[in-house]
Amino acid sequence: MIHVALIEDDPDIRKTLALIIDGTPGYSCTHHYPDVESALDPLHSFQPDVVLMDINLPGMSGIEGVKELKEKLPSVDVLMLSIQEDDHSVFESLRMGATGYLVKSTPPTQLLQAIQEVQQGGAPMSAHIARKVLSYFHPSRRSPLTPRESEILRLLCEGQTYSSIGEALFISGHTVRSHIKNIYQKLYVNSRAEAVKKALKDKLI
Amino acid sequence: MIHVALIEDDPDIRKTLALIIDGTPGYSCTHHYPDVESALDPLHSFQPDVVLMDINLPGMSGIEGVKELKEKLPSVDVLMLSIQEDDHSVFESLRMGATGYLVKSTPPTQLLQAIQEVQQGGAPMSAHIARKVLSYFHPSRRSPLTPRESEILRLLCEGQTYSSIGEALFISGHTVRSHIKNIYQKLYVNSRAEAVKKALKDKLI
DNA sequence: CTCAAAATCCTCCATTTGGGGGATACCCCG
DNA sequence: CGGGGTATCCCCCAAATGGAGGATTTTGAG
Repeated sequence: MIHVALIEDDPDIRKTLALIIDGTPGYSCTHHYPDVESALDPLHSFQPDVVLMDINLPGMSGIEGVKELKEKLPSVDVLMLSIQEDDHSVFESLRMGATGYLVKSTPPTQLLQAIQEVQQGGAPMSAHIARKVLSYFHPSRRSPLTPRESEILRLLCEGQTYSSIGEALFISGHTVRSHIKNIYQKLYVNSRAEAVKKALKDKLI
Repeated sequence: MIHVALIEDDPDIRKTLALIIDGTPGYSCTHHYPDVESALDPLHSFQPDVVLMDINLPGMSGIEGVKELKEKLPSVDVLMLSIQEDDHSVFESLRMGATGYLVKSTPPTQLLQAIQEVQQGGAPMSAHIARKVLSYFHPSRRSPLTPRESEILRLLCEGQTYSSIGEALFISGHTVRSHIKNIYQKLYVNSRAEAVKKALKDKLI
């Protein structure tokens, strides 16, 4: 029996979903709340297996909600259920510890399947969300740097000095310096810190 | 009709999969290769919709394979199909542009479903893989820094000098320096570059 | 072959950084 | 009340950094 809790402000949606879930064999949904504030304390003592969380909520947003919930109940699996599909909503939710993200148009059958999946160690996502998440890892634009420059940037990010980079690559520190000047120009930065930041952000290394 | 290509070195698996896929209505699988090298040129002219890619391959690995394939055919969707589940295999594949990642134990039905899903803009992943990917975004440990230190770290990442950080926060550069020394100790680093890297990696800012 | 890009090396010099100290003040908790 | 953590300020000094130049060789594509 999977104990599901539900946080959703629209009373119609909330009650309908609760009925569907609670009415399905193997599932139970006796705890549902219209906002995060009123859910935190009861859920702390109830200890649900899975929490379905809306994002647009009165008061605390669902994103803050995940954060709070995961702090009180680190072992609970939170599944976002939202109409929002923008980058901020998705990635912030995941950053706060959500273990899945479904758009609200998900049919009940798939919702139930997702709940089961998350319970079994998965991380269900709607198709477009999954694509968005994976594309985070794939930098579409290519690096403007030459292979040598990329190599030097990589070592630069390690915090090594020009000399030690030079030793690692069997070239002089002066040469390293020249390359780094070119790198800075190409990346439009003028310090190591900015270069590191850009390198990590744009996944140039 | 979805045109599927297959790169897999085990002849049994390769031929079985090809037969299953090609024998399913709506799917076609006429191109299958035992390694990346022999696949690149033919696939360039064939232009498949989806490529199933193994990782353990003779010669070029499947990970390098994705990279090469996506460079030649940016619009093709590559679905990894591997027994490997380690972080490196998963994240490197995604970084190179894979649009999905299935473990080899995936039953044929689900494999076919995944192919269809990727074709419709999704990004299918096996349960454990999806969980691994999402957990990438959730830094389990919280920041060991004080609010003030976090603020300074943020500005440090911008590449500002101690003095300019001081000006921004209405404190002296000396104080900024003291905070930064504490930050370095807490993060176990000893240069700005490493601090920036750690800050971004652990999402401390 | 030719020309451009990439990779290698160098100098001068002001500024920044980071390691080692030390000091005061505040606030909260036990 | 005392102690620990935080925040603020200061010193000295060696090392690293970055901006400005200039130079040569190697490589690669047309």
